[in-house]
Amino acid sequence: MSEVLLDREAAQRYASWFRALADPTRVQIAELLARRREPMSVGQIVAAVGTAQSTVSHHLKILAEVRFVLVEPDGNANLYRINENCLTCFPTAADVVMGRPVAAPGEVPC
Amino acid sequence: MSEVLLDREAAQRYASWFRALADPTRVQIAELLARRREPMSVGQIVAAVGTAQSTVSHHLKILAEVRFVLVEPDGNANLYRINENCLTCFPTAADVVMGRPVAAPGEVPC
DNA sequence: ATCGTGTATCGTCGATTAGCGATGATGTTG
DNA sequence: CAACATCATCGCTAATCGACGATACACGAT
Repeated sequence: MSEVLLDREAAQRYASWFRALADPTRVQIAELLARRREPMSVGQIVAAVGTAQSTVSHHLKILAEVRFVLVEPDGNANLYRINENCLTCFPTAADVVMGRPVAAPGEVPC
Repeated sequence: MSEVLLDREAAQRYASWFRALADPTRVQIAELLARRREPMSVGQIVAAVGTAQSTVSHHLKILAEVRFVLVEPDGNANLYRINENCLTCFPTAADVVMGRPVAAPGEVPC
């Protein structure tokens, strides 16, 4: 019984989410995609954040690996958009780490 | 004038918070301290997480640098406790990055 | 087929990180 | 005083990271 600690598996999942946002450029990209809910091309994001194209592509890959953003090929340009599930499920993770009891214990929507 | 992007300063502050929780051991420590709202000694935390004492001390330093946890010397043992401000202010950061409009624009409690 | 555009990937650099044992600093207790 | 307990700090290693330019790939248009 006495589970004094968050189980390692959940801790690792949450840590991977936080690590995906552990860089200011990725925070800007995520916030940009989250506010503008429509898909954006890499070129648009590059123009917005002002770092090199290869670097932005790298950051988008990291954000996509944890499924914060979703990729959708559109002809030549690839489009990235925020994963709507994360809009609620990521702040919930922050709540859990801060000791807030999670409302529905059955879920893992992401 | 159309600020399409979260300003770099805020992005860096949020990224530093997320980076502090970008490790599963630190997630466990933070969640442990957040649930048990009372101060804990390093030895107690070491016993709970099961990694080396020097490693736990290192993680606590990282958590203290962003003021997620507060230090309080108590005789021989040093006591660590969660920063109560972060209980609300960190989930709020997660909301902001996920595009939620921040309620009170006057802020920065941490 | 050839060009041009838009992205992803590669290779590399310097910097940072998690982890550990060993050592050092500081305060408590006999 | 001397022994002890508690914790921080010091190397050290292996791994990861952010950033960039250069290159490769995929596709629409000519």
